[in-house]
Amino acid sequence: MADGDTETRVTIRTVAADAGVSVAAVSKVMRNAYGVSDALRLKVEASIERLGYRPSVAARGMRGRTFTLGVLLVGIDNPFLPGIYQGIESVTESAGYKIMVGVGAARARTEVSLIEQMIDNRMDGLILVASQIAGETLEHFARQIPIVVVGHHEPAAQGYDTINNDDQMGARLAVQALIDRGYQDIAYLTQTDQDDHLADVAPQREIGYRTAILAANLAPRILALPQHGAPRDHQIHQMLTAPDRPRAIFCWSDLDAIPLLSEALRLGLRVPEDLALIGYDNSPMAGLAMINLTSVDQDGPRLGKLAAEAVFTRMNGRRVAEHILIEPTLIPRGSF
Amino acid sequence: MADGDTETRVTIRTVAADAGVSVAAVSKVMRNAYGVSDALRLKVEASIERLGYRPSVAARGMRGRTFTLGVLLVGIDNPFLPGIYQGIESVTESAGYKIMVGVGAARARTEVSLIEQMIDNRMDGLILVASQIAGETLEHFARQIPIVVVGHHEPAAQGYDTINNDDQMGARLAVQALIDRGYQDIAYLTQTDQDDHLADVAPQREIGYRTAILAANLAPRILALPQHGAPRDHQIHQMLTAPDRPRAIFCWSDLDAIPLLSEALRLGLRVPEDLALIGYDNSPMAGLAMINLTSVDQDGPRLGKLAAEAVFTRMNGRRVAEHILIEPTLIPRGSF
DNA sequence: CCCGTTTCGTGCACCGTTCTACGTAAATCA
DNA sequence: TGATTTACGTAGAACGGTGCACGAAACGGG
Repeated sequence: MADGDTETRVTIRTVAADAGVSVAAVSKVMRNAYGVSDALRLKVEASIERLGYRPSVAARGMRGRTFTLGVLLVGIDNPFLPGIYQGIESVTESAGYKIMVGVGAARARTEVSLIEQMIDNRMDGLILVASQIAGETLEHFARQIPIVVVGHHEPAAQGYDTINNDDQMGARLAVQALIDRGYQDIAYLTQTDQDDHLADVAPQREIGYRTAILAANLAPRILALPQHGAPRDHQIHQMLTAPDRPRAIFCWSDLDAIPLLSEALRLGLRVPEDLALIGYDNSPMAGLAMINLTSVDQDGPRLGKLAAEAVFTRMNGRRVAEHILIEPTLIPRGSF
Repeated sequence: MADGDTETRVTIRTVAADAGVSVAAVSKVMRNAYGVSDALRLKVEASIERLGYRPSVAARGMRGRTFTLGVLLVGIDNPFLPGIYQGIESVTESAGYKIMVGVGAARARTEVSLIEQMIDNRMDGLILVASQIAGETLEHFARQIPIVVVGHHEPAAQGYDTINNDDQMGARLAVQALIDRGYQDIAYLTQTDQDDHLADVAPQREIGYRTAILAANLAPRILALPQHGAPRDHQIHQMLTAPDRPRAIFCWSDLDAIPLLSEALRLGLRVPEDLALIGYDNSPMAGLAMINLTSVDQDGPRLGKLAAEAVFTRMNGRRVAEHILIEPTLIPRGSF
């Protein structure tokens, strides 16, 4: 135990003593609650300033609000998260709310434990980004804390809100663009599911893909990749060297499209002459000259902003669920 | 699970009542403190299991430990963070500690407020990654909470620890590799400073660059880029189209090397025939076939692991500062 | 001038833990 | 057997806030 720090913390009592008022009065000023005269407020604020007082979030959490939002991200390496985060931040900052981030490793168990941690830390609300947690588990947690989910489709959920881009539409945009350019042999590359519910974005995009392909009287064709590790690289290699390699691939995410592109170039394939490629998320990398990947943009900042706004209205008493779908756009580049 | 939906939270009292013991007894079991018989422990653990009890971190924080570590990251978009984070996580997980992440926008003011937030939330310790906060400010906070800093050189600091790769050495490795291949006109690309102290990694790498250049009787040449925005792209363009464009550039980070590479290719420059490039951080992207960027690797996971270990020993009473420097390695690829 | 309203400030009972100090029963020793 | 140690369990005071219930002024209308 590290002690020996004589720097004792400034508490609400210190402030009260310094200002010559009661503890309750200081608390009122902090929360700008009703029944505080200007004179009192001034006195207290002066003391707060002088002593550099900051309320303990932990103590606050025991009775009132913590003024902190929990944000759960799938990981830190995902290029579409920064946009969403920034969108959330833009809202919370002006509302005087703080953010605590939890990083789930895209494993449902880790994510559940992170949600519990957020609840235990008395966050006022929660935003889950691309969580893989099942709908009913979420309903369970939603009874304990306001929850908004981004990147997970659960349009019938009662207890929490969902904010998404229209993944089916995004997929149709991509596939249609390929069809318009004359491609016929178009495959969809998805991720091999761990817990995969229909609610995840990849299956949703698959639906959009199928719709567009079938509407054009073409044959759907589904490929899949595991998330990490050596088998993944191996499968990419095999996919590209197979005799029946598709002429065009729509990838569920840039996360897979870019390694695919990399391996294609390594194999001497020309893109798009030998292989056309479209990704999803329009990550910053996609725009680089040497990548130049056509991708579907889902406007992360807007998603984040909407999510933060939703969690605030829910915290303020809204009980009926909100399910928002925004329109994605195709960003055409040289890969098709 | 026979767990019905209880509206009220399961507290330590609920468990105590259910197990027919005192509150203190339950607390002892939770913290596996001294003086608990097997019979008692079993009874309590059964109740905990049955009721699904989880202690409130907020309440815990009021007296004892929260078993939570705060990790402050510069941003989420930085490709060298995932490695460090993973290293930290590997240690905390086995120690039964949780992590809360704060995302500073590389602005010192935001970062200070995040540190305060972590203290207010009663984290048991803090790891700052690539923070831009001045040394004396850190000393101030270090008196309130154990702090370990990664990616910031402050070898004389008393109150907190620093864990770094040897940035000067990394730079020398890169520059020497360029010299060995016969390049003479080698520039260093750094970031335009906002608050820049010598403690930041970019100035450290500049020292290494200068050392190696001067040792080879060459002339140092320093270029700089702002962090974001349109002026940045413009400056990259100008840098590459200038008549006196250097023959080789050592970039302080892949973060700048990759956009530079992108623009170079867009301008029709051949790499490395017209322009040689070496970056820093060996981010995952650097290994892609179409980027293929030589880069200095600083072994993020190891840095993270060391940082977590340091914060634990400090939490357990160590008072004397530790300053660790690990050796970086050059990962040669096609860009030079 | 009296009495009902406001307005403002305070005392105090929480919130859910931890942890010290203490009581009691069982075990060990002389 | 009585004295002393050891092991186990409990009561209750913190911790740093919030917010309800209450009382004392100040106000204002009849």
